[in-house]
Parts: sequence; structure tokens; C-alpha cells
Amino acid sequence: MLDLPGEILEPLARSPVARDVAHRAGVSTATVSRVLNGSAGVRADKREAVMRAAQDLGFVANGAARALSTRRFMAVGAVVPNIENEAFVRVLSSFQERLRQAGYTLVAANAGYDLEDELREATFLLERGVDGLMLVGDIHHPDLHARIARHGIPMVQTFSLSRERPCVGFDNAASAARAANYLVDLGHRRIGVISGLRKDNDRGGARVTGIAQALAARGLTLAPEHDIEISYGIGGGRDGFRQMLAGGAPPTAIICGTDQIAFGAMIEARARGLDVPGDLSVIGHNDSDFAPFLDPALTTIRIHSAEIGHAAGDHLIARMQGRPVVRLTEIDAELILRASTAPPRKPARD
Amino acid sequence: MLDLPGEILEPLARSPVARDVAHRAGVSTATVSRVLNGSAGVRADKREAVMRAAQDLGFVANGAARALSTRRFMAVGAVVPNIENEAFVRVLSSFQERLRQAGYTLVAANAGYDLEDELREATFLLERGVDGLMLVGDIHHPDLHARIARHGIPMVQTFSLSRERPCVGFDNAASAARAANYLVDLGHRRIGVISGLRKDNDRGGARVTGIAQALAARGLTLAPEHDIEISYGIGGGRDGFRQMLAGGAPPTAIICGTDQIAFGAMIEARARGLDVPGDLSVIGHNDSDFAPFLDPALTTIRIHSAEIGHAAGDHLIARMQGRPVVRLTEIDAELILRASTAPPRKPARD
DNA sequence: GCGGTTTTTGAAAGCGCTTTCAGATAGCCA
DNA sequence: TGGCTATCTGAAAGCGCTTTCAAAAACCGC
Repeated sequence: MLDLPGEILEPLARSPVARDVAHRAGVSTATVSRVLNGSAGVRADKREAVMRAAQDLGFVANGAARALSTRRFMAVGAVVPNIENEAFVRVLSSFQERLRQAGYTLVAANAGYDLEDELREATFLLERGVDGLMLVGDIHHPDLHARIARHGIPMVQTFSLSRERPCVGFDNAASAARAANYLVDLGHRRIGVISGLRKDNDRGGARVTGIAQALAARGLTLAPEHDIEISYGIGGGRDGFRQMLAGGAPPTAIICGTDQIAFGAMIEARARGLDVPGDLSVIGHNDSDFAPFLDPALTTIRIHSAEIGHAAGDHLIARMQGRPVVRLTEIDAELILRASTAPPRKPARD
Repeated sequence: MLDLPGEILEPLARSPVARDVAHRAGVSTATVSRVLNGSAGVRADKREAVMRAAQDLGFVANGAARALSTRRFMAVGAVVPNIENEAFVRVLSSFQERLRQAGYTLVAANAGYDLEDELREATFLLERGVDGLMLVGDIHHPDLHARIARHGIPMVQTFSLSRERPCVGFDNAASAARAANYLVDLGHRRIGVISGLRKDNDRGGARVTGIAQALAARGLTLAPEHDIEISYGIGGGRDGFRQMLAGGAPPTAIICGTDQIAFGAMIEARARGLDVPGDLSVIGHNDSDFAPFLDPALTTIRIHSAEIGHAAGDHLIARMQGRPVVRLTEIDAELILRASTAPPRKPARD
């Protein structure tokens, strides 16, 4: 059965509880609790005795009982659109890192870009008793915030900025606009966009808006046939670029919603005999691992995922501990210049 | 404040508890519990009343209290080496899908390829009261299984097969051997391996062993200078292939621990003027999203991650519900042939 | 060695739910 | 309608921990 060194453990019949420890140490459960939670005011000898007894018995406090008693679960929930998406995974990972350090457990759920599903998953987490909640974006089911408020737990939104809610993110419109301006500065006049699904996705929407506005400010327009919305992934990028070519004069540069989409678009461009960046400049989003290794290396907007996760974690921890926080934390996205962008071969003049 | 339609809600002072619902419905908390847990034997009118009262009050049962009472947390833990790794993410995602359907919550933790850390994280989850645990691989800290046993909860290992423990996985040695045999059949004689870190990683180790044995069976050997161990990632693959070239006669084919490594190796090969697959055949592992889109498209060993996750989930759910299960589930990995492998240009004859 | 602190300590009361058990109701048949 | 059984229902006892509160013990200066 069990073979921890030194002592035969109780037959698995019942795992030890605080009372057992108290008994063995010759104190009350109150003292056991005090010792195990590090509160002061326990005489050294008793403290020792409790420690040893707990050790000997292999005592592990029952989390449910503790949670019930303290009314804190020491768990935090996160609902992200796609738990398999690299960008969200990175944020979750760094978010969890912080939580873990503070003794919290992360419980992540998948909303699949659907507000109803997001509400359902968030509700599930609330029922589980999470002490805080992380969401992505600023568009949610109308009931969601009421439900969260009802539980009286703090919430923080990530990835985009919000004027109403606590958030940690960046200005999607501004960073996409920066990419657009960069392309215009290079001499591009016909610029296209391939974004992922924009429904219920403020990030995607804001990016396109930002680009359109940036172009407008320079006297250009985002032609409808150059504004493509497709499903995520490399395949989506290929399809998207194909669609774009189907619509009249081809763009000389495109901005893509993710690096995967950009990769797909580059593949399709090459398949059509177009040179990147000679005939087509390409900009991605997220700075995926593979972005610097593509051929040509991909210019992309780097989202500082780790910082977002850390900041969101710190924010929530602070609020759960009743400390003051700033409502909005902006983590700047950064345009990483690589080889997939260049001036258009012959400056388009339309 | 809150604005659910129809009724003013209690000021957030205290969220409603079962007693409130009981009061409002004119029944006891016992009946409330019975209704909310769907147990039979409650008269229709009372059931209705309880349902409506719960609805009106926005009642959500306190998970901790329920867990304390039922002694089941309805949560399952998973400790994976790297929560950001695509292969593990996919398994976690499908694993969670199943758990979620059965009403369980997944709590995932990161072990970082370190047995001590794995033990620590698993202990943390056990303390939280998970009802089941998923691990990766068959190598663990010597104390880990004793601790799990002490909590009396079921555990399932994934990704590799085990002769001792319940598991869902595939035969890493056999599938890697298949890749090696395929290369030998193509006419390759000098075959190299670039694997990720093998310390505390039975999957990596088994794969290399499988390859070495397959080669041996065909009268070939895996030269030490062609057996490279590097850190994961595209950069690792580049470095690995560079190292391999530094050691004498270059291989005509390599098998890589992940598609990322394979991608890196291909980049390095091209940078050296080697043609893939003309001068070098490359096989990866995992069939990542980008594998079919590389140039040339990558031959790789596809791990059926979704099946592993589902099977692991089903296994654990069954055991938590006291149903019988098979101890070992093998999910075959599959060699996906693409364009990165071909016969060697001039059959090596040494 | 004594009265008056200042620490330590344990008994006991929850936390909010489930579940047992016995009593109350309803249902059924004669 | 009465008696007996089959259903329903509520009171109350936990689940295992934290925390309050008052009592006990230790400490202190004189």
C-alpha cells in the first residue's frame, strides 16, 4: 500500500482531519488551525507539537471545509474565447503563474466566441465559488456583469481597453492603425485586411476600425473587397487572400488578424506567383513563435501576453485582498519589423 | 446596481442561501436540496414552488458547502509538463470538454518537466480537493503515487503506456520505430534524431530507444553524433541540426521530437544549402497546424490528442462514478506522409 | 506573593449544503 | 369511511474547518 518512510499510515479508511491532529498534539482544533494558518499567538512548544503531528499524520486540510468557513475559495476563474489559441494560452499561463504564487488556483473555461456560451461557462465558474474572474474583451452577454456583481467578486477584462470596466489590455485600434500608417509611409495605397471572426469580438472589430480610420486620415480608404473576415487558422488565411484577389485590383499590402492568417495568406500569395514583400507586404498579429522563421520573416504586432497575464493576475489578487488598484492598465502592443514588409514595387498611384 | 427584470433583488448584502429559497417556497431546506439535485420524490407543486423561488432569488448553491457535504468536489486536476505546449493544450482541451459535460471542472497545472515541481503542483491540487487527477507520462516523483493513494482518488496517466498504472496513450517507441523503418525502407542508412529534453521524460526517451532498436533490427546504428538532445522550439531545432552537422558524416534523414524542432531543422538545412527532401528527409511529431503548410509539407507522426483527452476524461469519470474501466487504452499514433521525406539522392552505402 | 495585565488556549458556534430518519400525508382498497 | 401502505416532508445531525469569546495561564512590578 503506502510506503512513506518511518511510519505505518492509517489504513486509507479515513484521511486525517484537524481533530486527529489536535488529539495527537494534545491541543484543540482551534490551535491546530492557528498553527497551520500561521497566525501568531501560539506558544512555540505547542506549535512544534502540532507541526509534528500534522506531519506524522500526513494531514492535509480539507479545502471545501476551509472555503466554507472562510468564505474564500482561493480559486480564480478565466473564460477565454479559445483555450487552444496561442495568445490566450500565453496570457493564461502568466496569469496562472501569478495566482499560483499568491496561493490561488486557476480554473479556465472555453467560451468559443459565443456570448451565450461565455455566460454559461462564467456562471458555472461562479457556482464553483471562484473568488475572482478574468474575461477577454469588452463585449459580453447583457446579464454577465449583473451575475458577477451578484456574487460580489472582482472581475477584470483583458486584451482590450474598456471605459466602463476594470481592464488590462491594449488599444487594438491604435496598434492596428500604427501598422496601417507604417504601410502607408512605405508607400502603399491599396491596403487590405484579413481578420478572424468579428462577431462578438471587439478586438477584431477595433483593429479593422483602427485601420480604416488611419487610412481615412491619410486620404485612403479600406475598400470593402479588401476587408475580409474569415475563420482563424492558416487555412483561413489562404482562403481569405484568395477571396481578396477575387475582388478587383489586388492590394499591395495586407494586415492580418493573427500570424497564422498571415502565414496562410503568404502561402496563397506565393502559390499565385506573388513575391512577398515585393508584390505584397504582410503584417500579422501576436508575434507567434514561428513568425521570425517564416520566409520572409513576418512583420507583426507583438502583444505582450505575459505582461497582460501578470498585470491581470496582480490586479485581481489586489482586489481580492482589498487593496486599491488602477482601473485601467495599458500594455502597449509593439510593431515588430521584419522582412515581410517593404515599399511597393512601383508606388501605386490611384 | 442589479437590474434583472421583474423584481428588486436584495441589496448585495448577502447572496441568497438555501434557507432563503426554502422560506420563500414555504418548504424546508431538505426539499430545496432535493429539488435542486433532481432527486425524485418531491410533489410537483412543491417542486415548482422551489424552482420559482430559486429563480426569483437568483439562488446559486455554495459549492464549498456542497463539496463539504457530499465529499465530492466535482473538480479534476491535470498536471502537464508545459501548459503552453500545443500537444498538451489539445489534450487538456478535449479532456476538459468531457469533464465539463459530466459537470466536472478542470484545474490544470504546470510541472515544467521537473519531478519535484510536478509533485508540488499535484499536491496543491490534492489539497484543493480534486476528485481525480490526470498526469503525463510514466515517470514521476517517488512519493507522488503514495500521496494520490492517500487521498483515495483515481489517477490516469496520458501520452505513454504504463504497465503499472492506468493510462491512455500510445507506444512512443513503436511509433517512432515505424518512422525509422519508413526511412530505412526509403533507402536511408544514416538517420539522426533530434529530441527535446529527455530528462524525466519517458516519451522522449522511448522514442529514441524505439528508433535505435528499429535501426538495430535492420542492421543499422544510431550514431551518437546523430543523437541530439536540445530544448524545445524552432530555435532548438536549428541548433540541434547545426550540432548534428558538426559531427562527421551528415545524416540523410532525421526524426524530430516535435514539428517545431523539425521546422527549425529544415530552416537550418536550407540555410546550409541542403535541399529537403533531396539531401535531407525530415519527420516531425504531433502534426501541428502548420505542418502541412511548411515547404515542403512536413511528414510527421500524428498523435490523436483529442482522442487521448476524451479517453482520459471518460476513464476518470467512470472511476469517479465507481464504474469499471479498462486499465490501459492505446490510441494509435499515425505516420502522416507528406513531402519532407523521400529516398536519399544517392543511396548511402555505408 | 499578590492584584492586574497580557498571552494562550479551548469550547462552541457557525459556514451552507446534503441526507438520514421518523413523522405526516396521500393513496388505495374493502 | 377506516386501515394500511406508499409517498413526501422537515428536523436535525453532520461534513471539517475557522473564529469568537471567555476562561486559564503566564507574566510583571512592587
